[in-house]
Amino acid sequence: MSGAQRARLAVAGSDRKLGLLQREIGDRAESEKLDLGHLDQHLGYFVRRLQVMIFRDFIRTLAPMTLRPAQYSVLLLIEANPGSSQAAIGRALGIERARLARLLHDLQGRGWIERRAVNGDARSHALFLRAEGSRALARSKKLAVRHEQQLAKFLGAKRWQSLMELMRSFG
Amino acid sequence: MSGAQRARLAVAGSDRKLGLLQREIGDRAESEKLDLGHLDQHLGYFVRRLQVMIFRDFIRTLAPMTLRPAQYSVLLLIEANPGSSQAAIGRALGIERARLARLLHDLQGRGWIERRAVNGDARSHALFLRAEGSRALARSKKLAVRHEQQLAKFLGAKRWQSLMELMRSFG
DNA sequence: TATTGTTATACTCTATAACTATA
DNA sequence: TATAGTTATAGAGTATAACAATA
Repeated sequence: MSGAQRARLAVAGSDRKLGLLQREIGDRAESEKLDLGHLDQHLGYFVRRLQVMIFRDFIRTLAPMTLRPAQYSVLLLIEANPGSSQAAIGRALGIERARLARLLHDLQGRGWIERRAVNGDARSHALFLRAEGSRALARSKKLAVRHEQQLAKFLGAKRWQSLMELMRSFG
Repeated sequence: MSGAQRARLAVAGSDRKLGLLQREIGDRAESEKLDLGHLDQHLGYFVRRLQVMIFRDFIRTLAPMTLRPAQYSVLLLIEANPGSSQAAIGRALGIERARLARLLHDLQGRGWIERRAVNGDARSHALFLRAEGSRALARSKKLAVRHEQQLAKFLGAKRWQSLMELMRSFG
């Protein structure tokens, strides 16, 4: 870790949430740092560490709603694409239909979504947010925005923006 | 997905491995694409999708060695830092000591690593590669290089390089 | 035959707690 | 008290397979 990064983290440490983010990245004494060896040639290593860090902060920030990343992403897609089938949602998010079935059962149990019969294909269920689900999602979005702000502050606004552009350019 | 990306993927599709990578990203008909909604404001979503894609290709490419990403990273760190303790390896990679204990037991069962007593602290085990482990790691590295080449080709060399620089600049 | 949704199983990874043996 | 390592358990996520109903 560079001196500049440590300085930024020291400032970030004054915020409780960012303090937690700091600990996640593994802020050990310089003397204890091990050589990554060939690992620093692998994008997957860095992407995985970043992903774990981001998800931990997301889960912690969204804890008041008891909502995990996959659940949140499904709610957002139902909101943006009301009436979609499970198969369409699962394909769009890369979630196995078997897992999505259980996930939706949980959200239905909360009264947040409903499944309606579809005209023309008795196999499909059309997914919709219920009023309670819309309210819960609105509250969740506020927390998700806070999470994203924490992340941008931690990564640095410039680095966050660069990563977003690169990721979006790929899809 | 842009037209340019589809064109590149069509070319990449001539390679068997890249063809698999292509399918992973969810290459559906344009008409079936759903709106991501607020999800495209979240870096975590893109990072997660990329990480899953990368790990799938890694696992598939390293299948001849039956080696998963976490196991490979541990072998690399032992190689680069012979004599390190489990605690040090775990902290460096962000692996819980409980999980690392089982992971190392597996690698020891293959005859790839050994644990030696440490002078001065009877609690610690010093970790080393055995000859068979070094040979296995050498073979694994060749496959890992192939994986990384496939990834760079799939992402585009420029995007791969930009991501690497951003990730390394953060640590 | 293929697709939609469901249930079930196995495995990996994460998060804890409890325990021992050392320091 | 704290640390190093181990064992155990619970939950999330992934990967399959099998099945019923429907196309």
